[in-house]
Amino acid sequence: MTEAGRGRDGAAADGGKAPAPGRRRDAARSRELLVQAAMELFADRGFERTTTREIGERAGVDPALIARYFGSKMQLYLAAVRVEQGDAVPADLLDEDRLRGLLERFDRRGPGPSFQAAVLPSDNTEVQQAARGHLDERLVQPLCDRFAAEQVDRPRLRAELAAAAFAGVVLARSSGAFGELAEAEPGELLPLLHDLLAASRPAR
Amino acid sequence: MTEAGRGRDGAAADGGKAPAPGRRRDAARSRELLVQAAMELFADRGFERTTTREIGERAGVDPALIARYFGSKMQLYLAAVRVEQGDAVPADLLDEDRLRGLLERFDRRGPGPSFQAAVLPSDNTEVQQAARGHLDERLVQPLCDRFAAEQVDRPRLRAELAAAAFAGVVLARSSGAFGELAEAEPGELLPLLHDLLAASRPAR
DNA sequence: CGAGTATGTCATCATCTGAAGACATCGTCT
DNA sequence: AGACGATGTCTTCAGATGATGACATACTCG
Repeated sequence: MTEAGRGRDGAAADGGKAPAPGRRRDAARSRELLVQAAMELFADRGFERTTTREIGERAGVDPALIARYFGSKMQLYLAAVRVEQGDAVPADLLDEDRLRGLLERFDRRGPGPSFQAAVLPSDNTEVQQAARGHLDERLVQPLCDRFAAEQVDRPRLRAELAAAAFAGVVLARSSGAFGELAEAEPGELLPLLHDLLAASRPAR
Repeated sequence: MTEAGRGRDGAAADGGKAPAPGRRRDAARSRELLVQAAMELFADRGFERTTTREIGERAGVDPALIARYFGSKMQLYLAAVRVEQGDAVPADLLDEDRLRGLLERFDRRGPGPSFQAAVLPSDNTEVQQAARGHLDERLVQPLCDRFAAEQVDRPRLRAELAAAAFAGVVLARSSGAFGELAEAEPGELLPLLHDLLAASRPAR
């Protein structure tokens, strides 16, 4: 069981209604742990192959609380995507520094669940809608705007192409399907990937 | 591919005479139908979300025959990948004509199951091994050889990168996650994709 | 024709999974 | 202190799924 120091007095100390961080019973904390575990597992194994029991185990929280706090596994997924969306800065795939940031972050935390949704067919419209929205807002749209500003033809198509290619690379890297790709340091990969994505814009 | 003489099926394999096409009972035909249906469904919905009952329904064959003829759902998957592998020509991602062929083919039949395996983590080593082997043999290795012959640095990494990007684009296209990408004609997409993949080789 | 086997059909099992509910424990407020 | 709601734990349910085996039917061969 998750055991994070007792400190029942800490709870009493704070004047506000907000529960103290060390509380033994803290719904907000449980929700957070669940979302975090869900984000990792969904990204790592996909939606279907992740069970609520696994999520609960990793989070150190009883799986029944998923139903209580989120309603269902799917709504937990949506919550995870929203969190992933929340702490993400809009990325510019063509900017090498931004790209480096993305790569390093994925090395640490893995790509979010939405990347899989971009690439996998899903009959679950809600799930796919949320993930698509996230990707579109974060990756495609900025790129599309940039292309449009540069008066490149077919900006949207080019942006989607680059995003899809990027998703493929990132996912393949974390899936371990390709040996060298998975093991390459971000430093070695970065220039190659940058050149690749830069080619989504016509050569000047 | 359809039948590779099995031990116990002496009657069907005898005399080298293939069963008549109109036969009401034809194990080879049933196997073929199952593999075909499985290939489509696995590619379309992934391994986990495809049920043996669905496969049987689409094939017009009783799902119990999956167990009889292949042993298990997973071995059916392996059989499907082998068939996909069998009728595939090694593709050259940098050659525009070959690329066109691939795109058109995927438009008709969808990418095979192995593309998903490239991008999805799987705890099922057997399944993933088979799919990875297929991709490697068909996409990565030829490209790698080509790069090596051209004395490009890091040929393997570059080849894997290009293959991953290609997988991402093809999967995203068939998943429908990106609107314009999914709807674009192969003709419009081809030059853009070709330029993109060509950038896996350093500019000359 | 008739036996024997290959093939197909059906019912069923064991397991897993998401979800729901009963009950227990904790924290707060009066 | 005591009541009441919030939070957590455990059990259980209903449905789905992969797999299995018994039985039925068709084909081949003597």
